[in-house]
Amino acid sequence: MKEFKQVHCQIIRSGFADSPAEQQHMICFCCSRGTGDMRYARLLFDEIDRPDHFLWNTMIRGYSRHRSPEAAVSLYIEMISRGVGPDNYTYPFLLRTLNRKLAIEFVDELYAHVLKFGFCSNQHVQDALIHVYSICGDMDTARELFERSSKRNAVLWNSMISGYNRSKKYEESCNFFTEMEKLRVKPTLVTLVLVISACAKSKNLPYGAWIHGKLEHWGVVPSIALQNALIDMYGRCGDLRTACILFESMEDKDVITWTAIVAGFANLGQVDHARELFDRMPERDTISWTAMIDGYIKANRFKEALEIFREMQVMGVKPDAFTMVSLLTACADLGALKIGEWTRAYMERNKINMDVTVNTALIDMYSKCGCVGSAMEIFEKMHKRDKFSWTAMITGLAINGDGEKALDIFAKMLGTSLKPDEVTYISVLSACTHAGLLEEGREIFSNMINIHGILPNVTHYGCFVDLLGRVGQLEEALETIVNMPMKPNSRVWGALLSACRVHKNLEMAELSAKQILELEPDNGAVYVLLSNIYAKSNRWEDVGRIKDMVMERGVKKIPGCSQIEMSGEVHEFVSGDRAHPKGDKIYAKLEEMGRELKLAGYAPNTSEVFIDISEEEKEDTVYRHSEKLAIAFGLLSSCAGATIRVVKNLRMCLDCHKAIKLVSVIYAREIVVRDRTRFHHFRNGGCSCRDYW
DNA sequence: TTAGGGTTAG
Repeated sequence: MKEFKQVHCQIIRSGFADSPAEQQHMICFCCSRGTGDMRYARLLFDEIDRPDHFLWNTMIRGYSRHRSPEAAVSLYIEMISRGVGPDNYTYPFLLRTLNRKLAIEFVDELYAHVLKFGFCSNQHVQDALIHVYSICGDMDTARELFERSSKRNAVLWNSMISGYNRSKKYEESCNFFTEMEKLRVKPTLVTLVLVISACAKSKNLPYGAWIHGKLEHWGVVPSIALQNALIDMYGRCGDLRTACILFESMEDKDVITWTAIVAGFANLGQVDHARELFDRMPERDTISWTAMIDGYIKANRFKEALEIFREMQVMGVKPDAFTMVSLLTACADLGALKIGEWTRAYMERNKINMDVTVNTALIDMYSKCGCVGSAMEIFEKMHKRDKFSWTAMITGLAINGDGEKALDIFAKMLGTSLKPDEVTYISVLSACTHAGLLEEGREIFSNMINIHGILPNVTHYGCFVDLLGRVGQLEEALETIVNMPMKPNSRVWGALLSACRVHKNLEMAELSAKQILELEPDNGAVYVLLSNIYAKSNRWEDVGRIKDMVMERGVKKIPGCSQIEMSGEVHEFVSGDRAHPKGDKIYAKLEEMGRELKLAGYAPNTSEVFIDISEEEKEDTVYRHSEKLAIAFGLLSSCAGATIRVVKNLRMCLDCHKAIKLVSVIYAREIVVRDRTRFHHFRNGGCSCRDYW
């Protein structure tokens, strides 16, 4: 522009400024992508008395190129109101610049203009209209336009297939391609990329492979984009062998090629292999890094996900909304509140677009860090919510023990046009469970079937059994399991078993435990429970038999593991752990805790220890449980009064639950422990779970 | 001196 302005001066001084040819050239330059300046273009444009079609069109396209769709629309309105009729070129430029919001607002009106000015038989105009209707998600109208079009070339077919892909109707995309084949319309490279992508998304390996096999027959020389789409398709469909053969055979690979193969391995859980390829990449962009972060998250390796994000920042690669969602997911699973909040601040600082998905990820993160109030704040501030946002909010309230509020939110959701799905119902039923709302739960279970036509799956039955069990309706819970239309899984029996433990029904507990062990002979925790049941009724022979079974089957209990975030770093403890650099100080704190607890009248509860050791050793074992270590570390490393947040991989044991209630009084701290299924908010000697978990 | 369709991530 700097050079251009000098030339502009020369033109004025030489007296050519009024020449239409010069004016056109100058406006064209200002309207060009990247180097141009639309404000300058507009100044030049306003100098002209009666701009012709060409200039109006050029200006509209200029705004489009400079991502100012609103300005393009208002210029078009000005053009019409000044009595200049549009031409062939006007609508393709104008329609292609519309974003979803503007498209929904203006598309019908603009279609009417097209009809009124008589351009509906122009192929470019038809194609642009199909494009706009597909952005709006209105594929029916797009299809009508397509059917009505006189001559359908490959590009028009491509626009339809692209529209169906955009609406996630991948089967329709494939049907369209089949139809195209039948009518002998020659597919272009773009057609093939679109259809292969549809096969990838819908995991339609047979059709995708069939197309791949026909390429030679059609005389197609695959472009890089097509090869990339094929690698992606094979990767997503789980055929990594073919994906690798294609990958190795490519001479020219771009960053997408590499990302596709990395994502292929990452999505199938082979994250280490993905990492090897990732490290070999000659060039990486935001998407490649995000794919790698996602791989670690899918493999439940959250710490590494955060580590690679740090590396990404060190390398100066800018994260986007997708990266942030992945990161927030990792924080949610880790219970890493500080990093989660940092992520939120980062998005605000860097003006990363906070759309529905990002906000939903924030709700999930706050809820899973035990800050359901902050989750609620985000939820209430959202301008737009989808069913995922509602479901996330309901789940958040449920796991944090606020069942009544969760049902409130659910009632509000029913007042919108959004329909709850089966996942929403799992959240709602579990909200009833956590709050012990039996009658509400019954009603919801029946409404789900009768009003919303959702057939309950095994998880819904699990929630319902859990609900009945919690309020002590053990007979009905058992009846429900027996009458379920599908085979109960171990979690359904597990819900009954927990209820039996709390309501002390030894007989039914034995029955459920045996059922679980048939389904999951490796479930160490159940052997412990079963043995305790026998011990309580003095059936020592059975106790011995269980111990033999454990030895024989080589069952190992999953080690308990607790995490706590401190100064933006996640610290991990397993029971009896001494590996932490501050190990000595932590154990000193633990001893101090032990002394204080004894003074407060605490006696260890070792009923859940299942090893053949002396009582004293058992006490020593529960004393070193991972959550106690994490809390000792938390007390040691945070300032007085700060909330301590711990995430545990298993259910909390009775002893830890009892001890932590007392610790919350002794140290005047709020302690939040997330166990495998729910939250325990310990304060002033009590727990939000009301001792049922 | 103005026109169309495309690959990777939640």
